[in-house]
Amino acid sequence: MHDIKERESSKMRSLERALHVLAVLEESGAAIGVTDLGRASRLSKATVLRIVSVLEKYGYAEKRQGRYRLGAAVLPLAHAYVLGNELTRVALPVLQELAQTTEETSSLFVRLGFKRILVERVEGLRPLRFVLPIGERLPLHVGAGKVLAAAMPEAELCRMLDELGEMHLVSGEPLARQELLAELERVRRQGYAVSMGERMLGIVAVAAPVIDADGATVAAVSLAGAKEMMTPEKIEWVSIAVRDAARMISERYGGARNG
Amino acid sequence: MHDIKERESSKMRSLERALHVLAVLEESGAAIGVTDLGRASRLSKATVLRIVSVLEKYGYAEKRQGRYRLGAAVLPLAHAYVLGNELTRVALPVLQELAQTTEETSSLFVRLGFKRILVERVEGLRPLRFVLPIGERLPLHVGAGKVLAAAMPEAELCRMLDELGEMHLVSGEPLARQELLAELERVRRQGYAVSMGERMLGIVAVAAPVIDADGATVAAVSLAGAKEMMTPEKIEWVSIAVRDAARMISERYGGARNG
DNA sequence: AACAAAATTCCACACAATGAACCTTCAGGA
DNA sequence: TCCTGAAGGTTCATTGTGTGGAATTTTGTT
Repeated sequence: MHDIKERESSKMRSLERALHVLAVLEESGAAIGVTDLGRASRLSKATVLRIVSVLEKYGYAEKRQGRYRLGAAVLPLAHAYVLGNELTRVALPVLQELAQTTEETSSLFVRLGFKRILVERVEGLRPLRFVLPIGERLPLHVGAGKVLAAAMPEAELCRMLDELGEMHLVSGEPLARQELLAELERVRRQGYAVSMGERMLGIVAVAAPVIDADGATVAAVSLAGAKEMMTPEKIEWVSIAVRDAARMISERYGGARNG
Repeated sequence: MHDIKERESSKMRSLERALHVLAVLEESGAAIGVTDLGRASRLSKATVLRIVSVLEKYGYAEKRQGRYRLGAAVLPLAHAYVLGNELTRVALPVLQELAQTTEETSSLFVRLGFKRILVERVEGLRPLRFVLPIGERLPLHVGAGKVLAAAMPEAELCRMLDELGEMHLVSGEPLARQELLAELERVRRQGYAVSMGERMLGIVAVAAPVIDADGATVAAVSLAGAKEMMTPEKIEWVSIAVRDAARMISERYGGARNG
């Protein structure tokens, strides 16, 4: 997460600290006391207490038995995001059609920092065994994440790889840095990524980038299915369908003014 | 929403202002400029700009063409809330069983201010025509909301009714204050509420409160179905099933220590 | 190109945020 | 029962941070 370094000069220190506390509440699944919150966020008890009491007043935190956790007010935020966001509104019908024609599960991811977030999902004929809930933070170096990683500035990508350290696929197989960089270059050139059981065993996924009017990659469309269903021939035509879907979202997103 | 009154004394003014800006971003579905944000939140342009730039840095806001809207970081918050919250974890299997035995759609609501929020939902045999997405803010004076309203302190309830002004059901029929208060008293006594097309035409719903160890109402379990399906006999036994479900959640929630 | 409107930056002052120290509560052990 | 330690919560003087008006740049429109 964001490291609030001592003496970090920033406008609105108190707000940054509050958001940092919110992030700690998000990470720590269970309810957490002010002392631990202070330890985790490197803030004094008094400061943490003042912050969480304001968060609680607005419903972003809940207190139970002297411990704090996230509050219900975060749900309307997410709801408003999905409804109000131009990208998700434009993408939904395209994802629906993609899921219907391919009979597999289609998803939309956006990058946030060094992670990607599942923003929208339409199940195919038979839902995947593994339910990926909306809002989950997932890595960028496997699966559909590669499409988003491929669009990152060189320097930022390096910083991410440094932070990641040793990378492994879900199979346990190590993933060398050079190998990943070469793969990202390939993704960049061919305009889509294929992953076979990189993040989930037995799941094959194809992903393509959504590009805005300035040429920036704003999201990734992905189609995932059980490997038994995804024959090489199906992967072939699915990769075209996914790219078409991504291009269609790109056009409608870039073209539309206002949200 | 929260009205930031002039000269309102509060600890952490800057944080409260930031949360207020976030609320404005939530309400205004579309992207919004700094000037309008300032107008809506009664803050100076400079202040608003400082706030949104920090929100943007953390992913809670996104900038596009000089306009701001909610950012993707709100999704992981909601995700963490649903996964981490003891109440939702305890309630899910109960809602699933309720939906299965009754073949209708079961939901869990919590109160936030003068609204309720849909926190969890399990579809029945055939999904309702109207899709209520998780995180939506709904009124307290109709449908399952009555269970939550019935548990409010007298004074708070009065303030809410004052704010609401004239109340109407979705049918257009006006709802008198006295009538509602009497209905809430009945709900309090019998321990559950029935609503016939109050918020959605053609939908019948039965709701019961979830009570914590201190006797406080923390949530409402609701079961909703098309009125053609919900015969008086079915409503009869469903109301028992809903109360049983609510009681089961209450016990498991109150009993468990830690989240 | 000229204009208008909105976004963004700048700066000195005022006071809001801070954290050390203190109080209160509670659980568990002797 | 009393003691003790740990954790939640409160207070207050100090200072550095958030503030808003005015200046500047950018954006979009006629």
